Amino acid sequence: MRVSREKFAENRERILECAARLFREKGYDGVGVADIMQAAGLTHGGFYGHFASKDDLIAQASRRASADFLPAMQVLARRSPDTALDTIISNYLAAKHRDHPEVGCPFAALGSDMARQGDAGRAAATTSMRAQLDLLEPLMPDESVDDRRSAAMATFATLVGTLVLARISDDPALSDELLEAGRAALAAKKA
Amino acid sequence: MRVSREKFAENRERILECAARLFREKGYDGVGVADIMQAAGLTHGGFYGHFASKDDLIAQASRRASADFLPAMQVLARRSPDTALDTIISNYLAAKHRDHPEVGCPFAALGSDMARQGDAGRAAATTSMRAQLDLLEPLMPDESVDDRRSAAMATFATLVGTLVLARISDDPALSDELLEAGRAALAAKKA
DNA sequence: ATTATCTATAGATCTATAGATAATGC
DNA sequence: ATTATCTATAGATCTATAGATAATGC
Repeated sequence: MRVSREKFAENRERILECAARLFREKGYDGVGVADIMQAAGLTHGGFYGHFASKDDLIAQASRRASADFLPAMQVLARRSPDTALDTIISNYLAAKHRDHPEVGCPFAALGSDMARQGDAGRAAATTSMRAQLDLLEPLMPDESVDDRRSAAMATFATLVGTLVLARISDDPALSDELLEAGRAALAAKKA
Repeated sequence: MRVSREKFAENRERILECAARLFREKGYDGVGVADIMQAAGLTHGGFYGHFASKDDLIAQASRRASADFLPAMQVLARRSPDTALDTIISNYLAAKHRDHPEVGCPFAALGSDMARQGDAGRAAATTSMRAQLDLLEPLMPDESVDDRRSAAMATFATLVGTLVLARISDDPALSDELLEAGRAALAAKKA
């Protein structure tokens, strides 16, 4: 059965949202096209009317995951300009974020997989990374723009690396320790 | 044809080494049992005489990858006790390491994949992570053991996160900038 | 006689496509 | 008439196993 043009656009959005969520939860190779379409309430044959291939979806879902995650960071940054950086750090390095990769930072959830993607996927990820760094840069305490940019990169790397390690640990105590160590290191740098 | 008991042990070692290398290069799902056996010069049917399953191999290859990578770090740490930490940082955050994940740090190459592994894989990865942190802890400049442990965790997280981001970037200039920012942040912390 | 490896294949899964179906929109 | 979705399937790939083969080691 055919649906209206409006419904078609809605379906496409739902496929993207399900993909962005499932990829972060199970990895690019851990989810099939059929799984994503089923999550979106469609049959898998219809997928190719919306996307050229799974790789095409991966690139677009990367953008979508960042488009969902970045605004959450931005809201935190704007709510309280003075303590914006601290708020972002404590929310990023929180047990809640660690335990819900499916709605969290795509770089922590898929970082090492992104590095192995093809051209389209890498390009989409790089654009998202730049957007994330642009968000952090003005929050850095350093005086020169160059120093702030460098500090934003190191800060983001520490956030991503800490969350990845905290998710690997099967010992909850070590995992909590890692989050705490990340928060302490990033707070100390400011002072 | 059958081989001697000695040759059997040699073959097992070679399978592990090929797996540890290929997994870091292409990810756990990017390499099949047949690919690994072919790289080891064997047919894929013989695999199950050496390992119970691919998951079993993944756990053991994780250990092997760390067992190959850790000594390299240890050599650097011992060669020059005074500048051990700086040497490790500059070698870890080097273009050479970024461009050769197949022989590099398993956490940077497979971090987000490890977080999605089953019990055996997570346990093996956690043990390796503890070994890595134990190596870094005594090199930290802090006075108390607790502070050094916390600093070692944050340092390792920054190393891993920086290398992951540097490998994602399809812009070589941004990738180099990320490595430089990581080195600068970790050097500054010591001072 | 034992056993490490090889050949061949079962069974499952996954991407992608072809053709049918049925609702939209001119 | 057009087109979004569905049904069905081709073709490829992957894990795991069964049985054959051939060299080891008692």
